Amino acid sequence: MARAGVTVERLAEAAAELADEVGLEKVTVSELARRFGVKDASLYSHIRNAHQLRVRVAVLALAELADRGAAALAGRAGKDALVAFANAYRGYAKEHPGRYTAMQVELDPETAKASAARRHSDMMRAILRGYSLAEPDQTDAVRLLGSTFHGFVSLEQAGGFHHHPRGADESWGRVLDTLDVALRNWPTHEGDADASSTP
Amino acid sequence: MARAGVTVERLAEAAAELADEVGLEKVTVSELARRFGVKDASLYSHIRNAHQLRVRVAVLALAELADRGAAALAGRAGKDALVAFANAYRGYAKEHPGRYTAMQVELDPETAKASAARRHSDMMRAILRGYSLAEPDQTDAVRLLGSTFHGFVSLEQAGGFHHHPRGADESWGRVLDTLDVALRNWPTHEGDADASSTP
DNA sequence: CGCCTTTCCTAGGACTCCTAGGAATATACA
DNA sequence: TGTATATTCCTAGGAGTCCTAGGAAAGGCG
Repeated sequence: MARAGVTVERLAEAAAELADEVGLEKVTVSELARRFGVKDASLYSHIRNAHQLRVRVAVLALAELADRGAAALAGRAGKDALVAFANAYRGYAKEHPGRYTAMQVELDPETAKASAARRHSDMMRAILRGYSLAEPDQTDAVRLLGSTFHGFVSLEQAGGFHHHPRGADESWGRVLDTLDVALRNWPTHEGDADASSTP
Repeated sequence: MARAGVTVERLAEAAAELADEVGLEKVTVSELARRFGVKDASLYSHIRNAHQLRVRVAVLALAELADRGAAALAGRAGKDALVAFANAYRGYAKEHPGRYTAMQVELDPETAKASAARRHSDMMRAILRGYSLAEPDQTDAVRLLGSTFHGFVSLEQAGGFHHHPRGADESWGRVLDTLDVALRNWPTHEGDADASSTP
């Protein structure tokens, strides 16, 4: 009998596909072994435990999404870049819900440093070049972008927008418009720094 | 031998405390039974299954957080209301990480309708009265607020802000400033509607 | 006091995670 | 080519969780 040809890479890839199909919490060592035609105990020469399996999915997803983000960003600047990147982010989450969920697991510091997490914040900083923000505002803006993207996608995935006629796509477009305006009118120092409104 | 006095309410409360202590994924029927001094099989006269246990924690948390939000909102308007509500939200998540995580599980439509989820969006709409937005902009703005709050808290909880000197509190304050400015300068119609920047 | 409902029990099956130790297969090197 | 070594995969089994079935004790009610 030939060997099944299990490698860590193929394992992570299969786990990611499984996660997209049935949800991350159903990504189990046993089920994965079943898909490779192998006994579950055999997988423990490749992975430490079930948790590490999910971590590998997270790392895989971070890298994939970073690639998509980079492709979306290429040749764009300003609001164009912002929208393209945001759509890449949301599109990936729609296409790969399990991988996206996996991205939310907390990585230990070493794994986090070896992951593509840094590329993500670097790309957001690249977007912000179109808005000329100095530190520490740049860091704050990166966190605003990350929070808004992740928050929207997360709520959408949890079905939070289903119970209302207004479509999620329209809201998403409006949120991006608003982010663009907010970044251009970034509050300069303490409190308010703008005109209009509040009679 | 007297009975243990298990009720659905005490069960949900204990599950919520357990979730805050050890994380939602470790909230198990067996562990809960152990804490009540009862065999695990005994709990199935009170709950349908393990998943429903987590759903009950979610419903409990939604109600608690709605109460806090309402208290924070009382007597405030405009940016004051925005900041107070946002801080209530973030504070609850910090205080009750397990409950907060539970809030993210997807509820079936009936449960969702019976939950305090509606109160949450109502309160956000109340905040927006200080910014005079008509539909559908109001719905979009509610989604922006929800996304930003949840996204920030979620990333913070996942340790996403630890690897940078800039404190999360400062960024949070800045994010709220920015939201306030964004709501006051809400982009009126198609695309841009503002001055400044983009040379 | 006897009846009925609810709560809790024992028993057990199915599944997952993971370890230990051994067998089979591929690879490297003489 | 043949043999040593490393890796992959196996069987066996323990521990833990989820959940069902059916029965026994505890409390409430006529």
